[in-house]
Amino acid sequence: MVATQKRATSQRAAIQAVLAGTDEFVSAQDLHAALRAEGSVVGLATVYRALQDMAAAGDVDSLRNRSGEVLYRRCGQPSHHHHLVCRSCGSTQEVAAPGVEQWARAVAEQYGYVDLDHQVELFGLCAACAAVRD
Amino acid sequence: MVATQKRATSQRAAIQAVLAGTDEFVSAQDLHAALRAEGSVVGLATVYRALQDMAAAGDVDSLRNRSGEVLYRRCGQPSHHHHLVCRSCGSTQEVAAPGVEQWARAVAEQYGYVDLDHQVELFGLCAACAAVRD
DNA sequence: TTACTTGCAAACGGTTTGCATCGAG
DNA sequence: CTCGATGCAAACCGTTTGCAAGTAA
Repeated sequence: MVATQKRATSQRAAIQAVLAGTDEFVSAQDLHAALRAEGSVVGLATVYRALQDMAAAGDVDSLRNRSGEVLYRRCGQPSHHHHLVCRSCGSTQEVAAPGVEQWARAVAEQYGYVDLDHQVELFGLCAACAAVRD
Repeated sequence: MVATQKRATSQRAAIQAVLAGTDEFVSAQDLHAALRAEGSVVGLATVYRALQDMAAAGDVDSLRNRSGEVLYRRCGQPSHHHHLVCRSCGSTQEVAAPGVEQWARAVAEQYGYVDLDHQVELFGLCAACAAVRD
């Protein structure tokens, strides 16, 4: 089971199903399109609301890509990790960032900052995409 | 001199002046407001265009904050560094991230990614803002 | 039955763009 | 004189929200 969730509805289930079926980050729009493509008709607003709830509940990871869209991905482990995202095809690798949390905490303390949050994501071209590029 | 620049216009100069006068990240909107406040009347679109050109030319750093706005800051040194940004007042501290570049390179290599780029920013509440908050 | 969810469409906020005009070179 | 830069307003795009109707519990 994946943490708290508001109420069990079919659309919520459909959304979770799509997320469960992929390892990549997807935007709310993509998810919505995927749902319609497979026949589930769910409102865009509902997708956004569900995704937000899930992110708040910690069921999914979210990050903002270069163009400002928010991407969601099912969150495998409760352990915090970061990502290596392919700029071109969007595939991702979860990567461990040893010491980052610690470093962040230390830096924050040094400057008197509290309620810390950090954003550590790596972007690049995966081997496959790099090969394609001329 | 600060890299290539298209054409010397008064509004471009005013924008550069504002950026030169602060160490913080500012949004295009903030910059526009600041300009109007000091009497320089420059169109919002012009601010956006200038900022984009400058970012493309490498004259300014840019990053996207949690709410999706793009923030710009004059790019002091060619040396790469990261930031600790106050979620509330926007003030920033440059922080050193020892080993991050190295770690990023190692991770990328491990997964066969090339043309790497990374995004490492810390967000929190600065001491002043934390004190104000009830 | 009650209160949370949904769907729709309208509202939003930041950013971009079309077009006529302005002005640096 | 020319072509890039500007200003305005409209267009965009992803996301959020108000509200009436639907539905899980």
